[in-house]
Amino acid sequence: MALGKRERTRRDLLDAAVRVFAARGPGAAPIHAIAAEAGVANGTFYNHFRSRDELLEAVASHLADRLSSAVVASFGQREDPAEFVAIGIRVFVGWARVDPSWAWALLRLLGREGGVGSRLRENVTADLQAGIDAGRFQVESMAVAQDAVIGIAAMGIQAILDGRAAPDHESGVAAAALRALGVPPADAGAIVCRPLAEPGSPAPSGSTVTQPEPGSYR
Amino acid sequence: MALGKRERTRRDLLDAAVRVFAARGPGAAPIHAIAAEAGVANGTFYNHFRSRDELLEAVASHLADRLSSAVVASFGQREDPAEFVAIGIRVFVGWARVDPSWAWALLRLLGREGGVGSRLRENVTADLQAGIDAGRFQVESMAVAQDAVIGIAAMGIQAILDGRAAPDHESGVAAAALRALGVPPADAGAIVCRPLAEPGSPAPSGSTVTQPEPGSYR
Amino acid sequence: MALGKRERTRRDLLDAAVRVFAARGPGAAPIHAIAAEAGVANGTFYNHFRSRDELLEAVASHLADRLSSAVVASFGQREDPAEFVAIGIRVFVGWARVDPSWAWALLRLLGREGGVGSRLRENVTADLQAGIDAGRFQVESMAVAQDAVIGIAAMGIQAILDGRAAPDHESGVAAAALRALGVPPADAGAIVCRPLAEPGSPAPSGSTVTQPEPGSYR
Amino acid sequence: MALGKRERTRRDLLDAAVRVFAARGPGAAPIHAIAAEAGVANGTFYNHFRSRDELLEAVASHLADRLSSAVVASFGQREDPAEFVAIGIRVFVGWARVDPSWAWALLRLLGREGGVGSRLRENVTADLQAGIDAGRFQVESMAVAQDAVIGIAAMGIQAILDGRAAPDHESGVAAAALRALGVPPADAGAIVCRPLAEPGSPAPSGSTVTQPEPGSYR
DNA sequence: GATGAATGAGGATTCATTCAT
DNA sequence: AATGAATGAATCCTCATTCAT
Repeated sequence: MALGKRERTRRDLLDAAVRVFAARGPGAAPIHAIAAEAGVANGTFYNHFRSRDELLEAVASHLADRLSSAVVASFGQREDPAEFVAIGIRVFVGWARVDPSWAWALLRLLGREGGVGSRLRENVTADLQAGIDAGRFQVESMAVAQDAVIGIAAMGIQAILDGRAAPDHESGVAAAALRALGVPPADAGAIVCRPLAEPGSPAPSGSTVTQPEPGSYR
Repeated sequence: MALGKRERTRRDLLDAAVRVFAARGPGAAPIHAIAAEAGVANGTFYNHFRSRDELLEAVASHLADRLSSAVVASFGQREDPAEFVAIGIRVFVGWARVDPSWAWALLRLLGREGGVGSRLRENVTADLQAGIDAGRFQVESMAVAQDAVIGIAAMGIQAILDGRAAPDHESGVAAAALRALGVPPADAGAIVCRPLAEPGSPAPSGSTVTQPEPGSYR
Repeated sequence: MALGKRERTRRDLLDAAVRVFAARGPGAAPIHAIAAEAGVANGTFYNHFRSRDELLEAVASHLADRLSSAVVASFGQREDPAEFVAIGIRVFVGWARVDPSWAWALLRLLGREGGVGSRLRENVTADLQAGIDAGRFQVESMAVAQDAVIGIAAMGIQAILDGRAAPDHESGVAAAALRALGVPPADAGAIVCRPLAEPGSPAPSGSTVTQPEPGSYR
Repeated sequence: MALGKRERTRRDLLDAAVRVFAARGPGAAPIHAIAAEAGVANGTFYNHFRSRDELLEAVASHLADRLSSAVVASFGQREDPAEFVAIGIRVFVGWARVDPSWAWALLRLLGREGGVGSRLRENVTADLQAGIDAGRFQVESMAVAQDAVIGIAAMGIQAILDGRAAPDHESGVAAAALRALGVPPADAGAIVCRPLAEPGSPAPSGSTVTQPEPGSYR
């Protein structure tokens, strides 16, 4: 599947943006740094994105898409909504080990207005609703359920990136989320131990970006 | 407790910074905007803070201090660690209604390197440890417990700020956090219904800052 | 008279340039806008013009040529130099109604260093000299005569483009120019009332270019 | 009359802008060139003008004001509207010799949308109307009268700047304008010979700006 | 201390031009 | 000839910081 030159460059820029966002945060990622990381000239960026903001959106979409397909790929044939949610969280959080750049970028984008937060919420809502309808989840409201799942998962990723996490952190985090949804602790513990389907290889992107010096601007 | 003029100006600047951070994010808060919001001249800022970064740190401390004292003030005389945690979350999250500026600023700062995140984790650790030791909490690890409590609380605040939250959202969120910690759902539901001690009035800061236009830079 | 494909594309680019100059001024007419208006790709431009400056010159020539031939076509068989000048001005100024794009482009180019101004001066000089030699014009100097004719005509076009002009503005303007040249007011009034020969249709160029926003750069 | 530092710098920038506009045209005057000509840093410009466009407007006003007061200062005690107009033109056009920078800037600004053109028209209208009412001027319309006066004057300035003008060019031009307005040639000739009142010294601004190389940017 | 003008490095964006296809 | 992606210099503008008053 050879990409056209144009598509290829766009993809390079997107990947570079993810790496730079991860290393320095989206607020401190000058266009020229992204272009350099992608190995193209400054102006080339603007052949592909109308502005900085358009890039942010594109990265968010890109991120969400990759994540969704990875999660979906791991689903296999299951029936229990709790299992769906558990798998989603495990894959989602575990990815932080496989590709820290993407995880950093995701977290950094999560704090912003734009779409990542709401896309995540959308993606998770159907499964939560199914679980509530089936009586599997007992929560005060959909909003509380969303907050629990997304909040725990996000902090779980953070913990892995910070190096505070045990090797099976994603399982613990998934279990905590299930408990928060009202699944009995014993069930939760059992569910998060089942093996995952093998996902496709997620093409980790090697970064050449250096971490910012502590006192750096913004 | 009359502050000296110097202290007073410093305080004005901190308050102003919180309002501007809340409105536009710390990345898009120029010094001159903060000085203007505080009603002082541009250069005055540098009589009180050595640099922009020093201000960020000071704001983070300020934020964490106010939050801690508010939470502590609400504790009263309780014994159950679960109740401590529940109260902390309810006060913490509920504050987003009382003073959205502070809440926004807190969330915005939470996504950054600096200390807010770790200070928060420090503050909850003792209570969590007590609960674990007492057998009240059943969690895979301290890291998981921290992630659950802080992640759920942060998203709960976000939900309130986004207007997605029901009037008793903080209770639901607190209950979810307790369940995540392994507290039986029935207990969790009961604990989060107990009344809070009356906290001192937290001096809501009236903002004159306008929200940034949607597509604005950063 | 079928043009070769090459000539045809060049002509398309010239026409497009006139339209874009008219809409936005030559200073704010990027090559890519001209190419787009002409319906060709960016790089095609450079198969026909060595540089942006070469285009400016070509447009100026093009403009002056079309104008001259239109004016000449309206002369018919006259003898009085005053009549020549009057016809020239009337056709010249009246053209602003028929094809405002060309008129705008002309005025915009008139303010620049390049050749349009001097070509215009050359074109009128012969007629003015004939009138002076014949004693029909009484002016202080050739320079004054040129200034009067070209200055009045240019402002007359501007007035039409601005919508400040009455339907017979070109006649009034021509009469004023004749008076400035020393032709008695009664003669001037009579001369500018004589009918013009029918000029060939000047191929009005329909523009798809949008006017620039008021505060736009340049 | 010591100006405050702020006013002083603003004035410096305005003067510098006039010189740079004169030398290279307003379209080819980068902010940094203006700042450098004014002897201040790049950013200082923006302490005084919000944008490039704001500067253009300010220069136009500045120009129009200086011109108006110079013209008014030369009026002395006259009664004939024709004399008013003649004096105005002579001073206006003659100024191109005294201060070519300002004249260039004026012409360059005249071709643009903004206010100089209309301000000029406004300034001249009252005198023209008086002349028409008094039966001194016989013109087809006010628009024609305005076009004649302003068009001839502008081209007269151009001629002086181009070095095409005789030493008494402004008188010839003024006479032509009067004739265009319907004043008998003999009267016109007489009127433009009367001496002017002595205007205040117009502070010629010495330029250090070099003329642009022929093929220079835009 | 407070002030606010000045500074200048830094970052976004545009656009004429080149060149491989 | 045409295409359109890539280039990078040029330009506008912002903003943290300094400093004379």
